[in-house]
Amino acid sequence: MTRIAAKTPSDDVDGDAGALDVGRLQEHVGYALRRAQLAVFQDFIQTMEKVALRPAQYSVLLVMDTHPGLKQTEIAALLGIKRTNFVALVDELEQRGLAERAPSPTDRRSNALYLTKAGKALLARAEKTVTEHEQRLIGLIGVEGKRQLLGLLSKLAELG
Amino acid sequence: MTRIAAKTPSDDVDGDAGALDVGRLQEHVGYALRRAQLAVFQDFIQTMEKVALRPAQYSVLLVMDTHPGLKQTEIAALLGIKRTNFVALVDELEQRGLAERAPSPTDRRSNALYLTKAGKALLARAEKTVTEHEQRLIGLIGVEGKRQLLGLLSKLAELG
DNA sequence: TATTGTTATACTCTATAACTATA
DNA sequence: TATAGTTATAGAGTATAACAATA
Repeated sequence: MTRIAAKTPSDDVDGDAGALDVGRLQEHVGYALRRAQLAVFQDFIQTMEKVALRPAQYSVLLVMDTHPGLKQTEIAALLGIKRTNFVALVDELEQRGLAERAPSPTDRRSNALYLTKAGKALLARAEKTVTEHEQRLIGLIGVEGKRQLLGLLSKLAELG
Repeated sequence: MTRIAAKTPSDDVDGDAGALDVGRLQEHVGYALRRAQLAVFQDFIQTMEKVALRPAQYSVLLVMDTHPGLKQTEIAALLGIKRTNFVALVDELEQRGLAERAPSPTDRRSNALYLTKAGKALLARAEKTVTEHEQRLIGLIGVEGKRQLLGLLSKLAELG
């Protein structure tokens, strides 16, 4: 029944929604999380085009740097990636010469994963541009805001 | 080089990662957002199984209730859904008798969308269970935490 | 010409089943 | 028997191109 206020005339692209609001959805944590995650990832992905790394690839390189020699399954589990989907991901990193599968000395079934020299170099470049990305976020919410946010998000992540 | 502390013996499922940490990834807002969003959505989806609604369907019903008579394109844009992907979504809601496409009196190209009586009833049930879900989240971060979180997330969403 | 709804299509992520070689 | 890596496959979600009807 209630007719809505106005519709902006410049309604060209799909992304714009004019003066309309999403109503009670605004109070839902899940909805706010999704919108923020979309915006932040979009900026992150754009940032990482410079080094041609997708978010998952970047996270894998970083973990390989932090924990050299882990098995595929261990890294996959650590990042919440199914080990079946992890295969192609490692394939690509290996084909690009960024990482390598080495035979595990203790278990001939498993691959120990290591960064190559090129992988370490690219990761260093990647982390530098990621810092710029994080600085943009801090520009929006402040250093204290980021600290608060990380605390709140880690508590929510305990739900899983 | 650095050998890692220990691997939990009970390493049954993919989801567990033992005592390992993700290193510098921990400080990335995008990573924290993704993990929290995954956990919260998982709880939300499970909650909504009772009314057989996926997140997108729920958000559409809610917007249709807040703004009755909007065109398909308007609702799609408001929720960041491509209008081409919105067609099947509305199809399903209509086939389930929850929503209806009415001819717009002013523009014969467009459909005005309305909730049916059944749609309003299901939405009411859905919102009640969503309240329980939100209460679980508040149990983790508190009312004040939720208020802070929504403020921070809406600032980050401005990036898009 | 531009817009609304639509179909067809493709690409990424994610999820499950089943195989092999090792343990 | 169980686990590590692998393949094949299927399902969501999301993206673009093109068309008919209407503006």
